[in-house]
Amino acid sequence: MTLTDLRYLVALARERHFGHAAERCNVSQPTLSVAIKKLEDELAVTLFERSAADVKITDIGARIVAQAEKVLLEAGQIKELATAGRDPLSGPLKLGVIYTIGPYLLPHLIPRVHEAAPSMPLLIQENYTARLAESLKRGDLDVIVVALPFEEPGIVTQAVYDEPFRVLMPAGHAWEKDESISAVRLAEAPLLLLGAGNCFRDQVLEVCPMCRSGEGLQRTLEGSSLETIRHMVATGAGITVLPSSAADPLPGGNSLLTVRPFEAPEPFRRIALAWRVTYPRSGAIDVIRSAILGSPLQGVRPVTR
Amino acid sequence: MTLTDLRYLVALARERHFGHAAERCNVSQPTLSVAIKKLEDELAVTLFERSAADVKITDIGARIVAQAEKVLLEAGQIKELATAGRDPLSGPLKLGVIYTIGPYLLPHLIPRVHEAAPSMPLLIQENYTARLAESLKRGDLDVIVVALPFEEPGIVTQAVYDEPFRVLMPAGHAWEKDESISAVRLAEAPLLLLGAGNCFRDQVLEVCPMCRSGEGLQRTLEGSSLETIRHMVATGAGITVLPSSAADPLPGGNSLLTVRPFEAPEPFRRIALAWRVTYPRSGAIDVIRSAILGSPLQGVRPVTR
DNA sequence: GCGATGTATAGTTAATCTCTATCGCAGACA
DNA sequence: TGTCTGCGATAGAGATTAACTATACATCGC
Repeated sequence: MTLTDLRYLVALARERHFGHAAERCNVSQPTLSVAIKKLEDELAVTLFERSAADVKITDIGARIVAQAEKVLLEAGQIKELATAGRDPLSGPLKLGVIYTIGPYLLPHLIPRVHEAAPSMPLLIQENYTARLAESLKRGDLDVIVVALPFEEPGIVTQAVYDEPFRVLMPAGHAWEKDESISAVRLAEAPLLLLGAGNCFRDQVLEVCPMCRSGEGLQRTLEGSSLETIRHMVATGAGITVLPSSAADPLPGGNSLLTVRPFEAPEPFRRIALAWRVTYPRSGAIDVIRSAILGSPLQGVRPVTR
Repeated sequence: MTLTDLRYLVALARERHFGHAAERCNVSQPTLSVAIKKLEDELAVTLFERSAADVKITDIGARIVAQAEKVLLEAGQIKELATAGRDPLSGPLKLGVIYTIGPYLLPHLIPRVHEAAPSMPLLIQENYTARLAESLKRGDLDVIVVALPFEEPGIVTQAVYDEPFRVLMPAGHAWEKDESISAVRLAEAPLLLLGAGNCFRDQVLEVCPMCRSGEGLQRTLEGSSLETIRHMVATGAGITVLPSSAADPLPGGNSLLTVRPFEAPEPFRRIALAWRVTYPRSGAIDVIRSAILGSPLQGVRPVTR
């Protein structure tokens, strides 16, 4: 019993004439004749009474035809589902973002994605890189926004933008007079750092090797966020390093804080999209990338492919 | 897209492993692999993300699998319908009976058929032979009980029983003294006859050729029934001829009437079953025949095949 | 009985399904 | 870093099935 057989069956039930039904199915009369016979043999019931005058459907035949129509209808739904699902911009996209990007990117990203792909709602999760990577590999996430380097088997990445680091200090700090800050000086001040697991913590420590070895005055705030640290800097608890997208929007609205760039070579982080190499909705990823690049993130430089 | 493809699809969705899914479907792994790929090509969507680690279903894939399960379920219903419908004694049987048999046969027939085939309800229609024949050919009836001769293209008949004719007269009638009546004498009495269209009318007229030619005293009662005629005989309006099944049960309960057989050769009618030669439920017909022969019809003689 | 109509069958060709064998990729491990 | 292993994809052959054309067969109406 195949779907084709059922189509023949339904056609014959409608036409009550082998020749006409065959024509409607674009096959020859013997084809239809044989198919119906095969069906009858397989089901071991007589579906039609054939006679020279006409073709009559049996009671059981009528019931089976009704069921066959239901089957064909449901099968047709598969094609419709496929057609609807063919658009990579249709259906929800599960997006992961690291903690140190989410608050600054998402408010811009979400409306832009919604505009570019109205039928692609975003399901967003913020987390540490490691957790995002795990979810991505499991299939719980489709695309993630992380800082490079990011190497995982079966995962491909695409750099989107570079983001320079900034030094954040309380207004009136001694370094305020300097146009830019040298990285080595970070060890001289009480440096507030995110807790372990945040990739940005590691990147900052890389900028200041002495801090990593514990020779500086740095202080780790476990379970904290860049926003918390910023508030602590404002109260004079120390200085910190922020990515430009988090640091640059501030001065206009916060006179308690001063932002300074690093001396060249300016330290920066490279932000990328990552997805499973097998992920089929590449169009959706393109939309995300465009939306990110279209977002007004302060100080960032797009990475041309 | 075939039902087999959908079975493979569902199996793979369950197993998430081409090899295991193939095993469960009793096919080789390449078979399943190719079938899934074919489905994906046909639907133009990616149903699964394959990687060395595992097989992940896509969102659209999951929706299509759910739909495929529905299709397979409905398709399975077809087999169940067929199994249920395979029994010829299952499902209603549309039975037609001529007017001059129905009242005497059906009260016996119905309970017997119900006992022999409890899941075969009878849908009964009483009518003239011509109307029954028409309905039978149209498919509105499955089997009819008629008197022979009955010849119709595409229709086969099977004689069931012979039924002798009787003369019915009012009690005290001059012929009451005779053991049996000669057919020729029917023209001498006011003979009450059914209206045109009743085959029994014609059969009676055949017994008495003089009546047919209008030389007798016969009187036709259009739109009447044997029962009406019997009551008229009881009131002395004339005599009549009845089939034994209608005539013989009477005397015990009706002292106003007298029944006499004909002289040999006794005129009789042959009652038969008729059905379309293409009608598949021969088992149902056998049940009807047996039930008729098992009915206590007075005076009838079974016709051995 | 014969022609017209309509279904079933025969025989052939083409498509397809399924198989075995093997490739190629990616992750795991030493 | 090279090798091993598990697993899906691919190639090619063989078998099955589905379709066609031609024709046989059955029935009905004239």
